Amino acid sequence: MLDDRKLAVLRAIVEDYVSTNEPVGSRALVDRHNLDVSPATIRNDMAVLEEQGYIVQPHTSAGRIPTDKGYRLFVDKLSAIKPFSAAERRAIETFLAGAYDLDDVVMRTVRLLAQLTRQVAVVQYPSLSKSSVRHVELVPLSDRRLLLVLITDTGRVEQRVVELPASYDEDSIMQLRAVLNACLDGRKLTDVASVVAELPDRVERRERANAAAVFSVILETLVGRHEEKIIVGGASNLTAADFSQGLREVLEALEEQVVLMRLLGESDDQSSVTVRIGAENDVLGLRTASVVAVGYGSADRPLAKLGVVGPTRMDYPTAMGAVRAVARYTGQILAES
Amino acid sequence: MLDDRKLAVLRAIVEDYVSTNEPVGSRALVDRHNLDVSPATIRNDMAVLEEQGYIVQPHTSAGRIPTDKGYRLFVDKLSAIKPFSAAERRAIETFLAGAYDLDDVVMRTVRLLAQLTRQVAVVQYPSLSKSSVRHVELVPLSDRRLLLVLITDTGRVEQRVVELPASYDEDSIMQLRAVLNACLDGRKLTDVASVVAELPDRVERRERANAAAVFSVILETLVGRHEEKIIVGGASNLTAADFSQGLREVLEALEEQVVLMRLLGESDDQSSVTVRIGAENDVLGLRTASVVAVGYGSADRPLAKLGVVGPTRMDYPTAMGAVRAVARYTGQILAES
DNA sequence: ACTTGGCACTCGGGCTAATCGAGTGCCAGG
DNA sequence: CCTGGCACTCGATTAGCCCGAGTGCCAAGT
Repeated sequence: MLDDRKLAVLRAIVEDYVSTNEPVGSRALVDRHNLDVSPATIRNDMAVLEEQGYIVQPHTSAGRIPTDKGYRLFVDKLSAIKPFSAAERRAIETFLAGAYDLDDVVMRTVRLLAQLTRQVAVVQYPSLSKSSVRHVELVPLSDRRLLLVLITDTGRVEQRVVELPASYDEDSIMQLRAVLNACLDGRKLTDVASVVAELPDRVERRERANAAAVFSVILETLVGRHEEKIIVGGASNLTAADFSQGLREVLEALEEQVVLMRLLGESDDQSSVTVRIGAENDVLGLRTASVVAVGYGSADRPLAKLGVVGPTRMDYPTAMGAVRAVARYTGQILAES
Repeated sequence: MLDDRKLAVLRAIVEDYVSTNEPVGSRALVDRHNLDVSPATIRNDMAVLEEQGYIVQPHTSAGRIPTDKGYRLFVDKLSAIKPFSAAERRAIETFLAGAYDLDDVVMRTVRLLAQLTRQVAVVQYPSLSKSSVRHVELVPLSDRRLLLVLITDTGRVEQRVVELPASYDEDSIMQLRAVLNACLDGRKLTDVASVVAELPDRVERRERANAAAVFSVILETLVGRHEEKIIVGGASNLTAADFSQGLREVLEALEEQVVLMRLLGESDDQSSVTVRIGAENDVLGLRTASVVAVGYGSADRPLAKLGVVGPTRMDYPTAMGAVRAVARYTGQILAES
């Protein structure tokens, strides 16, 4: 259906359009790439590509620009992830290695990714659902209030205030803390729900009301919007990529946690870079945006996702390379802690 | 120097320009405000105002727009903070009351402020330097690593990884934890440095190396960029306020923690709303932006600052009202925990 | 001394017309 | 199937023009 030259033409169109941001015509193509055929031939090819929906012309008598479908074909078949040079990789590594806690790792990651790709970077904290409990701490706040602190093996520290139905004494708190740590330490957070369900038996009767309050807060922490935490960086890069639809919509979308979750995608395929182009991310207001995402974490231990968001007119090979490289090192750093 | 009418004219110019975003001429002024004089008179007044530097005309034969100096006079003498209605205040209160931990309070605050003012909202977490220690926790991570968790009475939970020079055993950690909590609990974080300095004496000799590592991490946590934490929201509102200079610069500035700190201002005046107009915040790239900020926390217990950033062409009375109201309720909520 | 109406002047924004040129589609010939 | 030639389209640019909002100034009025 599409012979080699037509594919080469499509690839050339994508590459030129990405780098120039202008519709590309048949002459420019033969000039800049060494296709040794005449412009007229290219025009015929382009007519076919257009008919098949890979490219369009914004208006009669202008060059062609790729459609979402065209980018899709380009990403799937016509390009390879651009690997990073050893020097670049070393730079990434040392930049990330300086971090000294999880927040810092995530912040550095997002900054780095934004800078490398000149796009908006999005990094998800390690999912609670993929972590295990390292420690549970109960800190007295006031008469009927405790601060529950949940520390995971990925370094996340979640805090919640627990309102108790009754006042408590030091001893009962210590006991409860001991029980919690004994039973939860090392458990996957996905298992915590079932474990917690059995806990009331192990608590003295007169303390059960308070304990129940603590348990329910633990359970709440594992679901809802607290479960995932995402940060965004490099928003200023959006101004360079003049979006056809309002910049406003894009900025708004990027401020919504739930939208970001959807963008990073729920796919379980952690290892390979996924690309969503234009309307493929069914988020209103991101119709002209693409997302390049990948899971990070060690191979046997996926943690969460990270990626970049930019205009569909994006340098996919480079973006994919950057995302993959950063994910690799971030995963590595976190595995070490 | 400036009689009452001239001041009234300046006020009218600011108000009209803020609401219409168009240079305002003498005719429009007499029409929309009931100054019962002729346009010609107004023109004379405007000539004086311009000579004094309160207004300018973008080009000959256009209306006038206020200068930074004009806005300054407006804010200082010609306007009053717009109070919020009881209904609005109630809405603010209930919106914030739903929060269940510090992160949540801060997030809701920033959202609320952005929505109320339709500007970019900036909220600083309670300063560590104004908090006291509630609890210190040491969680074993690996052979030579501890997670130090520092919980303050304002609800902030700071975590840092401590690399130990030597391996440790359970007991020594428990002991160290006990010492730390005994000595630091309830102490102001500003006092912690001096307290920590005396701690080594209270630790068994053979544990001092490890203890010293922990101490130094504690001290590090109190300074540097970790001391303050700021979040930003409502960036999409920037698109509506077309900045004369690039939007890009503004977005970039808002991504820099240090810049944000400067914007909120180091002034100690916690109680009253401060306004910085245009070049007054000496941040390159925010020359056409204004900042409205105020401290929050209970009267006897200032915690940190919050505010909004917008174009100099901003509705100051309303913004100041919103900032003050939100600060009041946020401070209230936090005082309750 | 201030206010006012009148008046000439300026100049940016918006409209139209004309031109330019990049790029196309098509066709006939190799 | 490729290629050169050619007529055609249409967006972008430029130039010219007018309009009108707004000004500054001045002379007359209160």
